[in-house]
Amino acid sequence: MTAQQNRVRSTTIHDVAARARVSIATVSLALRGDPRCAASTVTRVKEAAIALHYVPNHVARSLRRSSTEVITLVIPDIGNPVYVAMSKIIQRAARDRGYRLSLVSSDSERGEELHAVDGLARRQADGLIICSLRPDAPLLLALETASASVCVIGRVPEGANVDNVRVDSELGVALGVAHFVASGRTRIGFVNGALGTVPATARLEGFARALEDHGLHFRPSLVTHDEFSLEGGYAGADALLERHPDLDAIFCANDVMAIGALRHIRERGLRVPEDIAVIGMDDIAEGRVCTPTLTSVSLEAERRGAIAAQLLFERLEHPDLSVRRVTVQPRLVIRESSPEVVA
Amino acid sequence: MTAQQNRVRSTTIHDVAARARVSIATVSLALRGDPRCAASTVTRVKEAAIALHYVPNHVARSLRRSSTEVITLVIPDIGNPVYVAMSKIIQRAARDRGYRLSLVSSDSERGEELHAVDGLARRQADGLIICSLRPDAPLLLALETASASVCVIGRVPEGANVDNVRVDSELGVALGVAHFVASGRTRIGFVNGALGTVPATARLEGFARALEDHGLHFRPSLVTHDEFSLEGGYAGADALLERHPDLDAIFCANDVMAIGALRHIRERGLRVPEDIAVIGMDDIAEGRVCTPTLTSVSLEAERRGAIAAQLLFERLEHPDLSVRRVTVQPRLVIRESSPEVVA
DNA sequence: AGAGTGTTTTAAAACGTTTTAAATCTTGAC
DNA sequence: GTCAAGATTTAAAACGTTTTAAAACACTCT
Repeated sequence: MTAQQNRVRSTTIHDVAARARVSIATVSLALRGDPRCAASTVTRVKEAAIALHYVPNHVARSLRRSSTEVITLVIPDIGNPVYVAMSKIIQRAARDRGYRLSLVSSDSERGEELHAVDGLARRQADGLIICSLRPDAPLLLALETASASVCVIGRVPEGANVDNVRVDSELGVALGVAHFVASGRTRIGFVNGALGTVPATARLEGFARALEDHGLHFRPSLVTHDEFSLEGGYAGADALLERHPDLDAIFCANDVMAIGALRHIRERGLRVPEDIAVIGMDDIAEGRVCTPTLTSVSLEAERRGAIAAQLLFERLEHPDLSVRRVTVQPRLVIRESSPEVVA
Repeated sequence: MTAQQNRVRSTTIHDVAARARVSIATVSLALRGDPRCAASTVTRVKEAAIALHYVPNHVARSLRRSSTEVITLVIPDIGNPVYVAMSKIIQRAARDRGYRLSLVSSDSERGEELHAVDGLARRQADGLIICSLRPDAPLLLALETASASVCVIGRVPEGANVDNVRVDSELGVALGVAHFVASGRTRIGFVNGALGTVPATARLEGFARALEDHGLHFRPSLVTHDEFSLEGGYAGADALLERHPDLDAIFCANDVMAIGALRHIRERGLRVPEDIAVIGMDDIAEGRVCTPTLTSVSLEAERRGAIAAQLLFERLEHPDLSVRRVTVQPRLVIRESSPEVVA
């Protein structure tokens, strides 16, 4: 059994040209169906190309055209279904426009994010969509001065010079809290994500304000911070219930954490929603099938992804567009873990 | 607020050369730390490069070197945690060797898989690792005649001319069935994955043989086929229990399906493991935290990924290696859904 | 001063395309 | 026959690197 045959110089446009007895320019035109090419030559060239198994070298084409037809998507965590859903939408949008998607899971490693941005300067991609939990100054600077089109999913500071699609997550938290209150829950805790991330900050802000708005007293002890993960949610619920065993509702900063929290609550021997109501954020598919099914604030991940793709491709075509900012509204999806109030 | 400044010709090695008053050859050598370059020139060149924000054009480099330092990984479904885990390992292996990983989720679309293989001919990647549920003749042919290094994760026909890492999944099923039998279960059903996929075929084979080996009678009605997904597992368990309400054990073709099955069983008002024991395959992280925790046959996804990466990089360095085939052994991980036998 | 020996630098040729502007070929009309 | 006008084809430049072989330089030793 012999090996795959590598190292053989692959057939180029020159080989095709020689076989079809035309110049390489003609081959190039013919293969791309340029109308100036005579029909007879087109078929002759195509036959030659097929006979020789010719495949255009995309690297050479990229160099010449200075466009790779690749866009990069950076997400925080490929283990979180919400980002997977977002990726799929964006991948489809890219493919529909003839672009390939290069997917990077940064796992919150700063280096990965910056490296992806550098990829633009290196001309490895024509554009970048990035969803970062910590878009801090260095990253933002890199994005603003990037040498190609960029779109950020998630909040960036006012005045930041990049296209941006965000969601009003304070409002999202408020929707959840309002629902708790409407169903008679007043002892509400918050299992938040990692301290220092932009989403966690916004959600905390929203939580505190929502409590006050309903005449409830906000105290820091009502909040725990941990990773945006199953384990983080589990640990957060644990810590929260240690401090406040009398809680009757827990809001979680995302669904993955909420599922972790559900699990912890059950292990404590408490029932959801009878003893404690739970609401998550993101409205991931898993929330529709876990037990109990999860009430959640949809942050419209798919829609944000689609919009980001739209913005990016618009800028790819018109690099001189002024900076755009789109805000999406969250939406409460009621399921078993915090059911509709029975009148 | 003005737009990002695209379209400006980016600075090239020529600009750096001009500023440092050397030739472009010297710049190239200096920046890559070639020892023939005088130390003084190196610093001069580097200063110039920094001053001009020079970043080498990776496309041009790839063209000249005819190597992109990218490898492609094709997985069947990015929504399945087992492939995410596999990807992460491979991504790390790639990065450690200075390669970038381009991840493609084929979602079992034939076109995506073939397109990824074509990417090799187009010189978009230096190598390919592919994990396919249906490696049929056209795909295999494409892989065998690919113009660059390839490694397949999952079974390929005997004599296939590609590097291959596989797992003995028949044995895996046998481990599960043996464990059921040892804990006194004899009415065993099988929630299998999509008919016609290679894994489903192998697992069915393993299931039938394992039953016979324990003197149990195999009947086709003991098996359901559905997508390798949560919903598939849910529907499969439903169909199975409709047909055989007296089952006391269900083997599932993967963990995601098993979690779907758990959910269905609970909704039926049956208890796991008291009424029905459940075993899955893959040993995904979720299985450690669902309720009850999931007994599972690990198919060593991470190890297979690591080995595949190893094989691929070896072939990248030595294209003339003969074809290699590695088989990994499965391993039973016992948890609550089918507990250890109490003696 | 010239030869010999390292050490640095560089000109030029790739790499495989696309694209532009010019060259060549057809036609039909005169 | 010649010309103009289209229709087709092509030579050559460009894209931004790396690499090779040769050139240039700086020494030390006769």
